[in-house]
Amino acid sequence: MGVMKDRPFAPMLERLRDAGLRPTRQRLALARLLFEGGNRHVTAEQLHAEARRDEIPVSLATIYNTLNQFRKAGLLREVVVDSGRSWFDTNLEDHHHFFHEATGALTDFEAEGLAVEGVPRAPDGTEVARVEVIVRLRDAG
Amino acid sequence: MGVMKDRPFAPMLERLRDAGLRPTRQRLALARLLFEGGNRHVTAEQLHAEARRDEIPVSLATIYNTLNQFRKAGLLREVVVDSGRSWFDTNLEDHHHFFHEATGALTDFEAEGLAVEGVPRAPDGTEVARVEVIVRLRDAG
DNA sequence: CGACCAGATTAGAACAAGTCTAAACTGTTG
DNA sequence: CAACAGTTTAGACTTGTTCTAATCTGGTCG
Repeated sequence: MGVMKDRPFAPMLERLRDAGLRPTRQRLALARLLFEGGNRHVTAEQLHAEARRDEIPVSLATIYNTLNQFRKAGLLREVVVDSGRSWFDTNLEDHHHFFHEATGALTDFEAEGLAVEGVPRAPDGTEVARVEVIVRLRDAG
Repeated sequence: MGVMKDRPFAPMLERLRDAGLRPTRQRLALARLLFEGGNRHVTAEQLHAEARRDEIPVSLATIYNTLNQFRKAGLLREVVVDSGRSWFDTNLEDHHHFFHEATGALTDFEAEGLAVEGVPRAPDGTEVARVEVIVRLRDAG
């Protein structure tokens, strides 16, 4: 057990290795954008824009590759609320989403306190992978 | 053309008029495909294929226009489960969906018996438009 | 009935998100 | 440090959907 010095790269490196992903420059930089500094939701284009802003050399193709690899590795969750684009959510805890249709804003809410009861049992040959609750919002009037 | 005596047209005509939509050949034909014979889920491409099969002359652009008009008029509900395409659901009753990720199959289940409790109150300036529950299925293992 | 016109339909262009391809590059291992 | 599997890349491609500009049509009015 080494002493925990202030070396921000080290934990991320391990996190990638643990996920079976070679820690390349791009993956490391994207992981830091995604996972340092609290939970967040991003689209591929958003993350790409952020990377450019930080002068991280990374192509859009790699953004897509990386997001999908992170998702498969369980580092991210995909959220589908509007057709036409995918959101990726770094919050892996049990939670659900508000989706404000007018603005496209997506926000989490804790599953704690929320109860979904009476879900019928899954059709033969299948089992429930996840129960997703999306609360669609409109402007109050 | 020339099928004025056909009984089933009348109710559909009214349904379109009530929705404020001029009952054109295309809208009428699509309405019959959608609303006669029980609830269903369709994508634009599917409906287009069906129309072609029935030799209804209708362009893909009109399929999209019509589906969106029907949705706005409250004749259809849109269901977003996989990014990349939209499903339209003729079932307007309170219900939710199973989505089988492996096959893309979408099926309804009654909201009756299902209780969602403890949804936090909507953020300021907004109100809940709808609470959607999607039960994602995987193959049983 | 016939002419008119707002609204509807159309083919095809345009667009947007995402995937694929083939070549160049890079982490890791020996 | 050589070698190679895995990674990244630009750009072509695909798919789903919307837009455009021209044409057509249902309903109304004279």
